[in-house]
Amino acid sequence: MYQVDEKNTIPNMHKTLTKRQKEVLDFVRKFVNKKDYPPTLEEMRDGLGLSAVSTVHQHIETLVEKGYLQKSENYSRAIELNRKNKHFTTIPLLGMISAGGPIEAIRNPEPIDVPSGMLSKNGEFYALKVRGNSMIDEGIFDNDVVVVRQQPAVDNGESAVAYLPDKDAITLKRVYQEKNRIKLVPANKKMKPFYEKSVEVQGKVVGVLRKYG
Amino acid sequence: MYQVDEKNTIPNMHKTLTKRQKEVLDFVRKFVNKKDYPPTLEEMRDGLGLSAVSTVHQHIETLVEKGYLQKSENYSRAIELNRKNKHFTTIPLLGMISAGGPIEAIRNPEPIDVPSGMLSKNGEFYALKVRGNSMIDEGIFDNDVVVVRQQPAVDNGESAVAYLPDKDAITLKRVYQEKNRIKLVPANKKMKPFYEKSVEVQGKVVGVLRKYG
DNA sequence: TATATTTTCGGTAAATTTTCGGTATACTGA
DNA sequence: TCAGTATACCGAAAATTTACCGAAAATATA
Repeated sequence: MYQVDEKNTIPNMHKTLTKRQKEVLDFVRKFVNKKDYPPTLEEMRDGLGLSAVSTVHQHIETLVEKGYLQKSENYSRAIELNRKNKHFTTIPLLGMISAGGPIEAIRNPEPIDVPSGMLSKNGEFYALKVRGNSMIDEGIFDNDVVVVRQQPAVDNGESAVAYLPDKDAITLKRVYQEKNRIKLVPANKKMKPFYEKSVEVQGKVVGVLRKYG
Repeated sequence: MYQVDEKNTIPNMHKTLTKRQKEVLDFVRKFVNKKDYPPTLEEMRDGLGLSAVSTVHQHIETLVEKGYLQKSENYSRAIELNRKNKHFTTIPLLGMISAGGPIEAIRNPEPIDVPSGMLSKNGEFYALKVRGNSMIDEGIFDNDVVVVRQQPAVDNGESAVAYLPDKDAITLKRVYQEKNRIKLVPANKKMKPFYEKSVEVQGKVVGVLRKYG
C-alpha cells in the first residue's frame, strides 16, 4: 500500500461548509444574537440534539479552521463570530410585522445574510418579515423582509417601525411629526393616513429583501 | 498502480463549456446561492436527473479543469465556485437601485458575468440594476446594470453609489466635494444638481451593462 | 478545592467522494 | 466511409471523510 506522509504540507483551504456545519454555525449565531454571549459546548450539545460535547467540540474546531469562528483555547464561552465577509453581513430576523397588531416575534431569531452595502457603518440592525400590503406603494410587499436600523427617531417622512401605545401595536409606516399629533401614512393609496398622539419609533427601514421565485 | 496519463499534460486550451456542462455549473451556482453550502454529488445527481454519481463526478472534474470550479479532493461539499476566468468574472447582482429610497435587495443574489476588463485587479465588486432615468445623460438607462466597486470615497466628478443620510436614500450620482457641502449631479439635464452636507459613498461605478432584446 | 467547561482519545456507522470498467452517440479528419 | 476522439452516461466497489458516541484528562472558574 502506497503512501506519502507529506499530506500535511498544504493546509486544507476548503472553506465551504457541510449542511451540519452550517446548522452548528447558525445555532451559534442565533444564540449570540439572543443572549449576547456565546454558548458552552453543553448548551450547543442540547440545542443541536446531540449527546456528546466532544462532537460539538469537533464541529467548532472545524468552523474555526474554516474561518467562520474564532476561539480562545480552553476558555469558557470563548467562541466569537466572524461576522463580516466580503458581500454579506449576518443580522437576526427577529419576527413578523403586520399592518397592525403586535410583532410576532420568532423564538429563535434566524440569522439572515444581507448585502453589506445595505448597512451603514454604525448602528444595530435587524430584520423583520412583512405581513400584509400596507406598504405596497413603497415597494414593500407581503412576505418581503425589511432591514431595520435601531434608532429612537426618524426624520419627517421616513419609513419607520413604530410602536403605537394607544393601540398596543407595532406597524410599518411613514412618520410625520405635526403640531400636536403624529401622522402615520401607509404607503398604500387605498389606506388612509391616521393620527396618534404618541408614537414610539423603534427603528428606520433601510432596505428591503425580496425573494423571487 | 501508477501511470502517467498523457492527456493530462496538456491543459485544455479552449475553456468553452458544453451545454450540459453549463447546466451542471448553473445547478451548482443556484444551489450554493440558495443553501449557502455546496451540493453533494448525490444531490447534483438528483437535481440533474442522472442516476450515477460518477457521472456528476466526471462533470465536476471537467469544470475544475476548465477553471470554473475549485475543489478539495475527498472532502464533502468541497466545491467552490471560481469567480474569475479569462474573459468573464462572476459577481453578485445585489439589488435594484432607484432614484431615491432604499436599495431593493435581491434575496438570493444572482451571479452575473461581467467582462473581466471592467474590473480592476483589486477590490470587491457587485452589480445593481438601475431603476429610473436619473443617469440618462451618462448613458445609464432604466434597467441597465451598473458594476460597482466597493470603496468609501471617489474622486471629484466620478459617478458613485451614494447614501444620503439626510434623505435616507441611496442614489447614483456624480459627486463633487465643495467647501462645506457636497454637490450631487444627476447626469440628466432635466434634473437639477442638489447639495447635501454629508454623503456616504459606498462605491464607485466602474461599468455599465445593458442587455438589448 | 469543588465545579464547570474544554480537550483528548479511541472507536463505529453513515455519508460522500473516487475509481473502475463499460456502453452509446456525435463529430472530425483521412 | 471509417477510425479516432470527446462527450455523456451507468452501476458497483473501494477509499475517505464526516458525524457521532462515551469516558477520562486537562484546564479554567468561583
